[in-house]
Amino acid sequence: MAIRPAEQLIHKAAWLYYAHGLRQDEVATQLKISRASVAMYLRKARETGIVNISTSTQLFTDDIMARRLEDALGLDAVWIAPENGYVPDPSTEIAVLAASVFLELVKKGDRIGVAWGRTVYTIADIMSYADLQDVTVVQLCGNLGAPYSYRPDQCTMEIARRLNAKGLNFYAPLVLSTEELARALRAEPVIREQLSGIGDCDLALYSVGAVDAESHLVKCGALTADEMAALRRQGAAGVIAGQIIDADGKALACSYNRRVISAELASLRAIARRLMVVQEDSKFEPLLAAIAGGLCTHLVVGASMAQRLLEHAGAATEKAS
Amino acid sequence: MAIRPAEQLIHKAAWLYYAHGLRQDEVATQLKISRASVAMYLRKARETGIVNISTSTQLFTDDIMARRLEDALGLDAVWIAPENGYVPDPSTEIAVLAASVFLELVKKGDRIGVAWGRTVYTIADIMSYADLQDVTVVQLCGNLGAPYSYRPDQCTMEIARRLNAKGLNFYAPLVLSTEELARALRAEPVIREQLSGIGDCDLALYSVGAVDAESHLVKCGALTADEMAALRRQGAAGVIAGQIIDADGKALACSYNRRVISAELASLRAIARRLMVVQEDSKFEPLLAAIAGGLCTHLVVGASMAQRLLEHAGAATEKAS
DNA sequence: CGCTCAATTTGACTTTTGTCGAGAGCCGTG
DNA sequence: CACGGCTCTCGACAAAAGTCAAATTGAGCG
Repeated sequence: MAIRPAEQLIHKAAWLYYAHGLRQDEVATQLKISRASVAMYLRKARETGIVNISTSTQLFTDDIMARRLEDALGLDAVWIAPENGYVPDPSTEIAVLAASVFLELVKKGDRIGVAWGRTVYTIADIMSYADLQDVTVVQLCGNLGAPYSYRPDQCTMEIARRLNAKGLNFYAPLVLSTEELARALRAEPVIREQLSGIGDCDLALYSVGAVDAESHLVKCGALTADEMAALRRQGAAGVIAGQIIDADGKALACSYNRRVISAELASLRAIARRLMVVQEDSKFEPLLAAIAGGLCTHLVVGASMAQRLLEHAGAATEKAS
Repeated sequence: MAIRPAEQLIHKAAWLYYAHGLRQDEVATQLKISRASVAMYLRKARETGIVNISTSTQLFTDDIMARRLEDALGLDAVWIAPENGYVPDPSTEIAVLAASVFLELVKKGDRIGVAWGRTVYTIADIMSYADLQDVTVVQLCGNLGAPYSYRPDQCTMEIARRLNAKGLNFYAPLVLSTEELARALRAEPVIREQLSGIGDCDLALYSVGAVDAESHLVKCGALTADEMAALRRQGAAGVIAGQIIDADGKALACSYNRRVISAELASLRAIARRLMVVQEDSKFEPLLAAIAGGLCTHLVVGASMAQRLLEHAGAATEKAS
């Protein structure tokens, strides 16, 4: 991993500018290049993670509602993205926040499990670059051969690329047509190793999917809308890493789940920090299910979702007392 | 630790500017304040660690000499500050580098031991601010009531302040007049707790002192120049956290050491990451002693010192073979 | 050896940011 | 309640950074 001569200059420019606080023209003089080049090198330095600029996300955890949610739901930390806000584009706010939170939670040497979905891909897409060479990003579930840009392997790879980390992908269909084949494939060394390595992760990033016709599982052809509706009647409450969970956050006993190649929920729960990000308000029930199942320790949601969760929790404790 | 209303604005401005990439005038519009105020808030955000800008120090580890030194000395990582350099002020370069390396090595939740000396204080002084609330900085050794600005408690506190961390000081003289009193004081609960907590640190920061009349121990009156010279004849090779070590990096068996209130060398060695920073070329022998005693795992030195260390190591292995 | 093509570098221009002193608001005090 | 002293805020100017098209370099190739 020796530095290439071109990168050498980027490093030097970044060092003089950011660590020593020289002006761009001073850097230019020192390095005997033009100031315009310095400006360009500095941009590259920021883009490649040689220079890291991070903003504290305290603003969003350090808030009464967030604190109450933590207590009510028994989570380690909750971040609430304001929606009324002073933010120009509220729709990306959750993703921007989630990306910052994610980077704040990553430690050197971590092994990170990443699932798949529009939310995760959006986060990957706006995440800033970092220099975390000893980090490994592993894919949590199999692929669906759909024309979407947010395939599991893409999410994993994109995040790995942004962090300058190693990406560990595996190529298997998310869901197979028979349980037998799924079992056989899971027993394959390449796949088995990947799946068994998931419990060793230090951090997980995922969202939760809804059980409806809009689900990626339907859109990508893993299930038909009718099958989805049937599962719903059987008690399906949400989708996590490609698997169907019931209202208690347990894997639903159904043929589909048995045909899936993905991280077992027990492995996910074995991961110390589980960051769940939910963008859509419509995912209230799926989120409740995921929380009930202990599938998240850290949560990023919007203000209205936070409100609903809090009301729900309040009602629950009231009923109990 | 609720955010005060004034800080609220700083956070918001920083978030919009750094996380969302808005321009200052856009931020000003959103927050309904003037752009000048935004600029001021952003400066405060940087100064208080709400926003963190860090530069990779790869440039200085990723270098043939640094790699060879790591191998030769069996260290985890070595950083070499160039002296010929493109840097405007070479004298602060080592400290700037050390501060960056230090910040790179700190993890959330760490307990950090800090010793004392001009080098450490210089590092503290130029270190940028960070937002590490769950970090604790503990003082490794007792105080000397000297009029210097780099008293142990000052070094500890300043670093704690910069990191927004908790500082854990203890107030005892570094050295007492009798061994008996030192023993009694070490047995005091306040002191004992502090000293026994040192082994639990995750990271240590210190330099090494020379055994000569220029030593702080002499300047601060802990020892006279004559006593120092005598210790030198007895085999003293360096000073670490206020204690005298011999050429093997072991605590020298002398009255002075028995009268000192400081971290035991064994406790220091129990710390996983031990960052040693040496600025002066004259500290070659003390540094060799410290390395021999396994008192550092991570090392920051200047190029000429690195050169000498490498030559020394080369000569040693040659003689061995 | 000279040509092309792509990547890099630069100077000149525009936009964005930093700064400073003036003024406004705010408190405790006499 | 008027008065200093204090901090906070703003407008205007100066300084610094970003950008872009043109120029230069350098590598690959016929």
